Amino acid sequence: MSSYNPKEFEKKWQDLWEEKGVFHASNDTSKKKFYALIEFPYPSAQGLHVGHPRSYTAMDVISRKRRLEGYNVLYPIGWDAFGLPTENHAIKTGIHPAIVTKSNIANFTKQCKSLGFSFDWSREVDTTDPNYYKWTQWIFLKLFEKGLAYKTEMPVNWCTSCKVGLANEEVVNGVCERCGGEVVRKVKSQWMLKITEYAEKLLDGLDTVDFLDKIKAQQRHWIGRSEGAEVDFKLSGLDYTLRVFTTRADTLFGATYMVVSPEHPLIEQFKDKITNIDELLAYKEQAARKSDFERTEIAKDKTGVEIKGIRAINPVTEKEIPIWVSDYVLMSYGTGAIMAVPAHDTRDWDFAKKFNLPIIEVVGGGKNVQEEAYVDVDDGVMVNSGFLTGLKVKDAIEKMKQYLEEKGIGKRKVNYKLRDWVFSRQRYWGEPIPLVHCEKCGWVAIPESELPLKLPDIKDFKPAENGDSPLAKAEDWINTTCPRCGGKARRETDTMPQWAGSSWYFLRYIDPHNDEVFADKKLLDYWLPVDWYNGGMEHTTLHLLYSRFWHRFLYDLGYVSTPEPYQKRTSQGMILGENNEKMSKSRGNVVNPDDIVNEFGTDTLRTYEMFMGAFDQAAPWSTQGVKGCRKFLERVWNLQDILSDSLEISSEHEKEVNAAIKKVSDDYEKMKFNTAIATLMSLVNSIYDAGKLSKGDLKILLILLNPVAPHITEEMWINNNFGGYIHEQKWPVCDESKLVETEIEVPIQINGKLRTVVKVSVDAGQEEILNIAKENLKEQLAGKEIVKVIFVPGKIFNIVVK
RNA sequence: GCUGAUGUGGCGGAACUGGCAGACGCACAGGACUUAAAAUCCUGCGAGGGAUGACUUCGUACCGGUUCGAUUCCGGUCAUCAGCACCA
Repeated sequence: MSSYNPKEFEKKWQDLWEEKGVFHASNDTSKKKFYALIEFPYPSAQGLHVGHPRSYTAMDVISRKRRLEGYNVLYPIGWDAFGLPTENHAIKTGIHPAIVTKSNIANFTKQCKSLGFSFDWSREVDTTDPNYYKWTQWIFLKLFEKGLAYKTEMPVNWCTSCKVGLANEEVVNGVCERCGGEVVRKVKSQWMLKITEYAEKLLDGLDTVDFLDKIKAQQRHWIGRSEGAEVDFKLSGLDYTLRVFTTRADTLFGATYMVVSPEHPLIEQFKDKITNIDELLAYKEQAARKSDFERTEIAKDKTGVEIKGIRAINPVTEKEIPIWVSDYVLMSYGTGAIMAVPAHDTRDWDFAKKFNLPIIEVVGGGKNVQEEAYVDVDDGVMVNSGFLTGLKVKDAIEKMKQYLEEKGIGKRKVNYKLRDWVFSRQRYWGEPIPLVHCEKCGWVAIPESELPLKLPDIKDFKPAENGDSPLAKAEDWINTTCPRCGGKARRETDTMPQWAGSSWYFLRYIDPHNDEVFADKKLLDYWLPVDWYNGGMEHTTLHLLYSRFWHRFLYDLGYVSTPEPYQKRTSQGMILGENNEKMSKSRGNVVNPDDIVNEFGTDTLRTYEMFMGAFDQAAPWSTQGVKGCRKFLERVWNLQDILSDSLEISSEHEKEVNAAIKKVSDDYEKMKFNTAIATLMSLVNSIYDAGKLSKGDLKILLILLNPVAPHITEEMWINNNFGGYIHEQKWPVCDESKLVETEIEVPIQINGKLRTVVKVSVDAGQEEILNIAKENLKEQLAGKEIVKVIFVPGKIFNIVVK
């Protein structure tokens, strides 16, 4: 037998699968279906990263196994191709983003094909294709029609020297990543989507799906539901109500001052009454330079300015309290104002200490609140709190809410951390927002018949001086007529964020060439939900939430039949460089999958990525480890040298082969690919120890290995005339009767420490084992009294002595 | 800071639901084959003690607890990583 040379046949098999359409999903709705999904990649100029195949191979293993189990499998691929890097490249070089995108996609396609994934290439989608984004725009129009899209003033990061809006990522230490210029927050009118209206539905939906617990936890925390109360504070001598949100209404007697966000409208409204207005405006200006993240960071020193000239009244103590401005209070959460209870909140305490504000204890029994905030108050009892004094904290919360509602100074309120979705970008390379602005009619949707609204072909991709999208310069495109009144109108020049196209792509895969609807209803009913979605942990908040939101919206309108898009969601860990750091160009530790395929072969790369570590954990790359996997595949290949003719499973290996069927099948389902491969390695080692194997043994081994290493297993199957192709075979079932043991080894402990292992018949009882143990452990047991014996069959035998 | 993870040999990792810690692979060392090297095959491989035998002590980030028994459960400490709303 010639030696293992993957170059001779890997390409051959990839071509054969493609020619025969082996992995094309069928639309025959009578078959049992399985929809496997990976996050479609952004086709960057750098090409595929070794991180991509980790996820793609994992779902490929599941998909290939499902096909052998008789499922009609949909495992599609596409391109999330709108995005910032391509646009920035266009600004720099003047090359149209569509051209760059096209060549990047071609490169990604070639790379993906060389990795032997069983994608259904006939259903490929591309978010930048007008036939695709027609439907992205269509969904947006539905959201607009239902009142879920609105325009409001929102700050953007603005580089004062590039004159361009920046992503948070492009702002490093407060300056522009590209030019080092000063970055300020500039207010722009932006389209928003009311995802907050779906907060409760998105929360409830989590109870019905099979996501990893940590993913559910992330979604819940992101939505951030908290039950509390809104409380109204009157301003002393003025007709104005300052409303705050608090989860700790019970501590109201301890509220000794208030803090409002620097952007709070109160300041503007009373600028004539406020005696230090210049100081406040200067502070606001400073705060505008910081991100929310920087502002709320606890480690930094608190800053703030007292508003002089106006004061608030605590509604329960009726005392006047000062109002401060500080940037740790955000306009975007709650009401943009808080009541400060320094005795029982760390941030309030820090602030009070720094500015010498009074600290009044209202929950007793804890720490000295002049020394330290007493925060963990669940078991506390109320003090200094009027009608609440003496109550337990839990009862006090309820009592205070009742009181507030009776007196009309507050009410129960559920608050969410979740904020509405900023849906505008002042960019070129995104889906145009299909709205026009008419002086008479306001914002009007363009008729469905005019979709897709295509991006106009422009030459200059630089944004306008004032920060408007590059589209603002395409006058011919902008000027149009109002679909409602026929008068003059101008198109929206902002485009959609990259998230738009990825919020519904899994629906388009179901029927990608349909011109009439985004997907045929019958096919949607058949294929939905996605049975298993795997992707990076970095997408488990935003992308996952946004796509669940869009899907739920389409469900409410009757377009899809499942409330949740994904039944199961898992995540893989990151692949780090050999030096244990994140792979990046600047660190010089990037591994290119093409190089690995060239040097070792596709099957080796796939096997290594599945073997390198626990699938859900980060793992560093190791070229030595890659070699080890190549060696394993060579050993599999060389099994052909010791092959006997028998088509039966040999009696010699039948126990281990059946155990492997069970273990490998289980492990693949649990994404424990590393231990599945370890099991196959052990099996191969045992076979070499025995020096022979039958064709029956080899067939099982090849099928078990096929999902991970499809090329070598196809080749060996054909070489040995096992009949048909391996991709047409059935997944093997473990014959449990072959696993039955007659003798077992029982570990014997004395006082929980292992002393020996004895071999006994499988039905031996406690008495029998104890006698054997006494015999074997005479010395250790001499002079000791046996107090107790713990026997857990199949696990342990522990003798407790004195 | 908030949220979510992680911490086991020289390295990647394994250990089902509290029951033999270190499967499998890498690296390393010794040996076989070879003129030689590579490749391959065989053996060893947590640390200490011991006649380097039988055996034995310690050992899963650190401190403490529960238990016949803890890598696994509980309380605390330390360290590292990821996300944080315009990167995708």
